[in-house]
Amino acid sequence: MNAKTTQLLSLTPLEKAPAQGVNLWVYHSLRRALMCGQIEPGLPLTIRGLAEVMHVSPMPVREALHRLTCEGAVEVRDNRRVMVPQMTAARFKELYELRIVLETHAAESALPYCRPEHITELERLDNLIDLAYQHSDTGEGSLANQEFHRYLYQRNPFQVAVPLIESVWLQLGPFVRFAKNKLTQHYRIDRHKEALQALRQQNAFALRRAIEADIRDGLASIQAVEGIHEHFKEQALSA
Amino acid sequence: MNAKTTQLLSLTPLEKAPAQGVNLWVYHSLRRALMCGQIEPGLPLTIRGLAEVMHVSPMPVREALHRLTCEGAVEVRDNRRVMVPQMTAARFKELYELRIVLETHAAESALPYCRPEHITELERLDNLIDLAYQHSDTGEGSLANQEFHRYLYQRNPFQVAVPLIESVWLQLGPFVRFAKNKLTQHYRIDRHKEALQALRQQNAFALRRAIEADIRDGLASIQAVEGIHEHFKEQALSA
DNA sequence: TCTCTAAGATTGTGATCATATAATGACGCC
DNA sequence: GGCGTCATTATATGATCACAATCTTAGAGA
Repeated sequence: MNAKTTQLLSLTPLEKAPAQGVNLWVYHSLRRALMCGQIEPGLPLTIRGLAEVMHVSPMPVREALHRLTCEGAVEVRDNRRVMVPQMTAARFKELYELRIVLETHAAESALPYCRPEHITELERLDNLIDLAYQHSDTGEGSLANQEFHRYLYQRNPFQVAVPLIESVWLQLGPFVRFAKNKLTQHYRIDRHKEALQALRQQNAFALRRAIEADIRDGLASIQAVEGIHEHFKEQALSA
Repeated sequence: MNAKTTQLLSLTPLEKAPAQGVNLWVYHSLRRALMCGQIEPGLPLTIRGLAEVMHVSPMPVREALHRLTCEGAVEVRDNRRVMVPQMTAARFKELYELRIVLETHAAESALPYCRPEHITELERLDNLIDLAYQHSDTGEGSLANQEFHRYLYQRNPFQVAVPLIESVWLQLGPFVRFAKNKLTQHYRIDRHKEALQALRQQNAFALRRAIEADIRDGLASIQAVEGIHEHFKEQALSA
């Protein structure tokens, strides 16, 4: 109807609806797009625009955007426009430090619950990561990597940190578009193997070290991209 | 209209509307009620019921409940009923450990940004806590305590952990109804004073110790309540 | 040609309506 | 008398509408 509603946001590779409600379908679609860095920061997201692109009524989009807002995935500018937050070097650093703090804790608290069959499953997930990266699909690789970590942390049946960790992953989503495949592959000297070894030995300290190293490797693979800093908005914008 | 809609949930001390939208007013009202443990876990919360109690249309309530859901404050049972999660000892322990991990990190990352005037403000907030507890208002005291912590962590202008910390506070809300005033006062040998001293000296290690001790004190003040474990639902429920 | 103002367009919010689904209770059958 | 099935009810979800706030843009005046 409107010229602007058919925005530059055709970047929405619609996923299947798991017969679970339009609400969740929209939410998961947007979430995945954000996780894979498919939505450019600064691009204004409108309820009606997204509704038109996804061929649904504005209501499910409204709820999905609200949910993403309170998860920190998108940000409300002024009180009108919703957009993916601009990237700043400082924010990037804080988010990665938060990842380390949260995930080493989650890993350690999951350690006592790890049974051999769980380690077998983790090995399978680790292989899937390699597979995804060999297909040179950065987004898929990142998602597969997250599944490995999530499965590990969720061994603790009383886990309460996973939703928070996912929130941090979500906020880091816009950065993955800069993770180069080759670098990532090169730097992935398989800290996961170290983690699995630590799990087998029930060695909490080694597990923490492996998880932290794994996260720092991912960090390095992004920072190593030449000219990365040109993609960061200077924080003077909002000041 | 319905007999059940006028539920046992008259426990909603409506707060003022800051002329900021009915949406946020409902959200903050519910949030505050949860923070102060004024909503009994297990009590079914319905959109229409809350809407009738608060004299608003169901729409703002729907959005507020969704938001609280994704913050972990309430839980969707089956796919119909929404309720405050039952308390279990394991969950309680996990949440407090998460508090320690997150807040010691947040405090340390805020340390370099702390200026003398900020410390003055923190002293003022600390006095407010004493004041609230002298009025023997556990809920208000807890909120005042949170303001102290939040103000400290937000000294870091790039802080990204505060929303996560608030989510944990929210999930701990149902427990504060068990924090006894006298115990709390007694145990509050003012770890905050230690924290302030560490801030003045820019001593990161001491700051972490003070924050962790402060949190553990609050934990102890709850666990010291005799018969507390009778209030925990056994986790066999959902198994 | 620049600027200020006003009107139109755009968009988020809240309300009302329609529909699908789960819970509850009643009736009938075994 | 107990259990299974069906109907009624209650509730969440999704759509559409109405309104208010904001942004954009065009036009007029200096």
